Amino acid sequence: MPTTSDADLLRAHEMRATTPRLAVLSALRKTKYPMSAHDVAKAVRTKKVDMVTTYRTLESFKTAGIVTQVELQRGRAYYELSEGRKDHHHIVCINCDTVEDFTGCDYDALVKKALRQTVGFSSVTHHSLELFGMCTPCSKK
Amino acid sequence: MPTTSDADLLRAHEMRATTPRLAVLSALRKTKYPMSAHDVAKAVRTKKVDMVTTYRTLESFKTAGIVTQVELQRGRAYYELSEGRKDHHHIVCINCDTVEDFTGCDYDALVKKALRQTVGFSSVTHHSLELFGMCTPCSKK
DNA sequence: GTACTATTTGCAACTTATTTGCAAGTACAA
DNA sequence: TTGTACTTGCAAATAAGTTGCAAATAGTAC
Repeated sequence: MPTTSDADLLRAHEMRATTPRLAVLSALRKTKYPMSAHDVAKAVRTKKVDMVTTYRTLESFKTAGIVTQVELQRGRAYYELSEGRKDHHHIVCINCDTVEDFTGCDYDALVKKALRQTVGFSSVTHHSLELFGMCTPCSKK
Repeated sequence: MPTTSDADLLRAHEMRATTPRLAVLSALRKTKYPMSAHDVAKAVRTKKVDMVTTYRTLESFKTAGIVTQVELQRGRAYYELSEGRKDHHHIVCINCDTVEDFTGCDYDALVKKALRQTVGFSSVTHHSLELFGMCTPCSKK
């Protein structure tokens, strides 16, 4: 049974399956943790993909919902594949930048609670949740 | 009964009470929603505070815990006073940038849950949680 | 009040992150 | 195979944040 290819994934979002886009997808698949635009560009450099194309590709993937933007408070945007990562969050070491994942933010209850408190909002499309702290090795120093 | 002044607040964090710092504090107090460094700089421009000083001040306030950095996925950092804002979060309109607040992320339970799932972390110092969606006026368009 | 000193500020210049305009290249429907 | 709308690459621009250093100043000691 054939798995849906990345090309099909792109076409499902009405995007052409181009070399740069497939390269960016592949890079994101290979990496376990969120990547900055710079990280992605480095990974696709061998395929001669321009930095600007990387930015544009990540932006369009974000709009399409293929990637999720992650905020790590480092002054630049990070991205990871959305696929199979609903309720997927990060805990970040403020000392050495180590990242680990966790789940269980109780999204539905949270949204319900938030919408009950606000007066001007009626729907939530996505969310962002990160914890910051010290990893065990760093806290021993 | 005298309220603790901003100057005392600064000294409590071992920082000198300088004009630029007091101006930044005052600007943050006057504004209900998170401000970018640029917003703050604009607000303190009349006091002749340099942009660089604004950046440095916000950074030192953040380190001291006086302000909290907020991520609104707009490509720059936002700040708000930490004071009396524990468990304080935002819901942001992706169309018009309206921001409203909400509380109730159940922080302690969340941290406990996250630390149970991770292998390399032992403590959490702060967190970041934002919801993104459409405000009612925008969703009617 | 005056002097002292470590801290803080302002300015200029720099680095890093991201965006824009446009001509040339390419995926894919016909 | 061709046509065309969508994409890409390059150069250049803009935006966000940082650094070095000399001048200014808050807080302490007299």
